[in-house]
Amino acid sequence: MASIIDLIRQETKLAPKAIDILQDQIQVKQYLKGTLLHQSGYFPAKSYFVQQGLLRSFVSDAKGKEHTFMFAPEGWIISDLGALVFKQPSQLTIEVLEDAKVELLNDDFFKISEGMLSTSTLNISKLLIKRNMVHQKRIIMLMSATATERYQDFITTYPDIMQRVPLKMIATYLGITPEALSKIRGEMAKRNT
Amino acid sequence: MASIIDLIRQETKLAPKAIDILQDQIQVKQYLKGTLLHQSGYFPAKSYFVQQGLLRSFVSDAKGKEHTFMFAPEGWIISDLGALVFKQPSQLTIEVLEDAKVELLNDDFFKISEGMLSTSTLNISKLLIKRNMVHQKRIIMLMSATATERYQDFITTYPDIMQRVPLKMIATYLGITPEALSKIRGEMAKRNT
DNA sequence: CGTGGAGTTGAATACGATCAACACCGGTGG
DNA sequence: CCACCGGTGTTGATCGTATTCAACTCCACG
Repeated sequence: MASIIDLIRQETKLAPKAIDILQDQIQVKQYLKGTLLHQSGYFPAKSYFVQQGLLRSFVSDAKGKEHTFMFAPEGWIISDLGALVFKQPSQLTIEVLEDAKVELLNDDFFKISEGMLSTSTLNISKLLIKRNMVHQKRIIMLMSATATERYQDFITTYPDIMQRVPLKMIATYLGITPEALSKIRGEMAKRNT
Repeated sequence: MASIIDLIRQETKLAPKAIDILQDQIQVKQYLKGTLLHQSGYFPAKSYFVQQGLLRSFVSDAKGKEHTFMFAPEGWIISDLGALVFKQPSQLTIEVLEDAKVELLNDDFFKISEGMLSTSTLNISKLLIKRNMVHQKRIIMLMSATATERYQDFITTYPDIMQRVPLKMIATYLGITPEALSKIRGEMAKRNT
């Protein structure tokens, strides 16, 4: 999964020529840890497909606390897609957590790929629907599960990310404070002694 | 917005003939309040476009508590789309809250409409992206806002639904208990005296 | 009339937030 | 090489918010 082109190739049966056209839309850039690719409040210009490294998107609330919306390791697309497509200022800020190589996808990329994929039974919608499923699960978890349960689910669902991001960021993804997560971990360690 | 066809017509420039083909895929049915159109754990067969009435989708947790995932008044589509498209048992149960007239859309409907809409710059993806935006906001609210703030947001965002569903269901949408919502309302009433 | 669901209210409890202190590195510079 | 530092994570005490459980009112509906 070195490029989003691979993702599209894998899900569809595009002619090589069509693929070339998409290929031309893609711009690859490298960023250092700590870089903000996009800031909340501005109109987003791109989506980002992660070739290497790790990114996250987050919001800052009125009290200055950050809440992680998603993590994006290799092979993931990260953006405020709604804001991009509907020309709105985005809520999300996108930050590089590990030095990264990303493909920049502009609005046109999606329009073009949608047109092309018409002959295929699979297309960009499937990616959107998958993301929908993730959101659905997350909403349900936030409403119905305790912090401990959400943490346990995170561990099993994203074991790789566990290894790569500081716990305090995972806490902001789970919707709790770093201190609360620490105590949950303490409790869990006790139980398994 | 009497039919999903209107929605498609509004967002696209399909030929009348193409529209007829879609039209044929649609089946209209009426259901009484209390009917379960789909039950959690089963493979969903349809999505539902609401012509009249009001539906909701929800999950039941281990303790038997219900958590409302979404409300769907006139003009909305409700389903566990991910489960439908990816042939998985769904998490959601879909319930009729007000006697309803709905259009049944099967999996093929989406495939066909995707193919057709290729010539248009707008298509089913936009609907998905809009839904994505709603989810994004909801996740952020659940993580960062207090129950009171979420309730106030609900009132302003969905004033119509406020009038139509019992408070206890709104509570399960907000991720709190009916008692907690009642107390929040009590507090708010006091403040505005 | 009753009966049951919806909504409110209160008391006790549980869970996570907040605030503060401290241990534990992994640099960086003297 | 070591002292110092900032960031990360842990732990404890206290506070606040929502849950739980229970009682009670108010209607709509039989």
